[in-house]
Amino acid sequence: MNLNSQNTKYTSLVNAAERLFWKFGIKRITVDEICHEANISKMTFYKYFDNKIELAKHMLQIKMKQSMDKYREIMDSDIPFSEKIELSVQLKMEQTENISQEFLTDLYRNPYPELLELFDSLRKELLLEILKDFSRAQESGELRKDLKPEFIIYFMNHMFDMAKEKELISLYPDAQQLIMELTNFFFYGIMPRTNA
Amino acid sequence: MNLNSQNTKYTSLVNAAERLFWKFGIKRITVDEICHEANISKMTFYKYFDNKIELAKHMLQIKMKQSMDKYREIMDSDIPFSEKIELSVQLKMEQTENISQEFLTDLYRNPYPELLELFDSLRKELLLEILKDFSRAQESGELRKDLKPEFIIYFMNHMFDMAKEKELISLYPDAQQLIMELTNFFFYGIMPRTNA
DNA sequence: TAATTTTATACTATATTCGTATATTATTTT
DNA sequence: AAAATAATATACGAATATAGTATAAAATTA
Repeated sequence: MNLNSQNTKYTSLVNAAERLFWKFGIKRITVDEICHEANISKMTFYKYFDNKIELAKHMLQIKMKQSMDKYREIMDSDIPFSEKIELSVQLKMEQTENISQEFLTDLYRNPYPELLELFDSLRKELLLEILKDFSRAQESGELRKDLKPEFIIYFMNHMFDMAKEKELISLYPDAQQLIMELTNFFFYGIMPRTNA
Repeated sequence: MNLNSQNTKYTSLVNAAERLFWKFGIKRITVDEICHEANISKMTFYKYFDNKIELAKHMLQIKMKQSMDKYREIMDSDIPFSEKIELSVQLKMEQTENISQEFLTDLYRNPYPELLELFDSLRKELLLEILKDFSRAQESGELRKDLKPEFIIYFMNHMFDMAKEKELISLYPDAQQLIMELTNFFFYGIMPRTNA
């Protein structure tokens, strides 16, 4: 079976599923609907996937891998650590803008334990990556050594939320400026910078 | 049966239905879902409505009546006719921003002929109102008499689309200014105004 | 032309949803 | 407090929708 990007039936199937799942969640979407949206027949669907859940799992894996790759690219690039943070905060914000709330509530509320397991395991994988990056940054002196990486991640998650607060954004020319402010605060606290 | 706004069960039912129908269309939503969203039991649902479609019809009627009332208010107010046009273009834009594409595609694609009939009949009603307003404006000299009202409505519908074009909006401080420009063009063409 | 892929259709088994009946629990009214 | 009313939880059979497969026809590709 040929699954490369030349295979238009296959790609249009996956793309259709992505559009629909992302917008409505998984439970509301039927196999027939996906086929119709993708302009393929049901038989073709079952040629590539055993059922709807397998397709959803496949889609999740692709999506998560894309995020992971982008994150890895940022972290492996040759820029100051503070910029890496800034870029990955931005990355995460872009992701959460795209992901539909329906998809997540479906994932956590509905009876697809397999899918939830996969999602959580992929998230844990990403978390471990991040922890490793922070530990490495501590060793190389880019970060204070007397902080638990777990605490840093906890704080970063709050940064995402803050970066979305409209009242806060309105204080700055645009959201990007707010992210910079937050990153600076994150790095240097409220004390005047000594290494500028 | 008491249906006033005091009746919290009833209003929370209608509101829940509005939220869900608007977002996902009608076909995807089940009675159980509506009840859950509204925090009521299924029995209470069937106390007020015979089925999902009756509820949807009720919701449509309420929504359409609200639009109609607002339109009527604009047209009956004591302002220049050009301002009336401007305000009703704005009104229509607000409506189409709120209405979900899902709802409309559902309405036209799916097997609820009753609902479609209702929707179309309400729309025709509104159209007749508008035609009457234009004819009246022609009689009273607020509009050129040598134009078919149907043509005017056709052009107005294009104005809605234009008012949404991002490239066009970017030429003006905000969308509101663009609407004014369009209205002026609509009224006076490209000739210099003589009655300013 | 032959081989392969895709589709259309029909079909059964399963799952979901509808709408109702019943017994129980809250809430109002008297 | 007792009675009347309203709402709920649960369970259920009936109706409907969906899943997944079999088959033959049509379209593509080699």
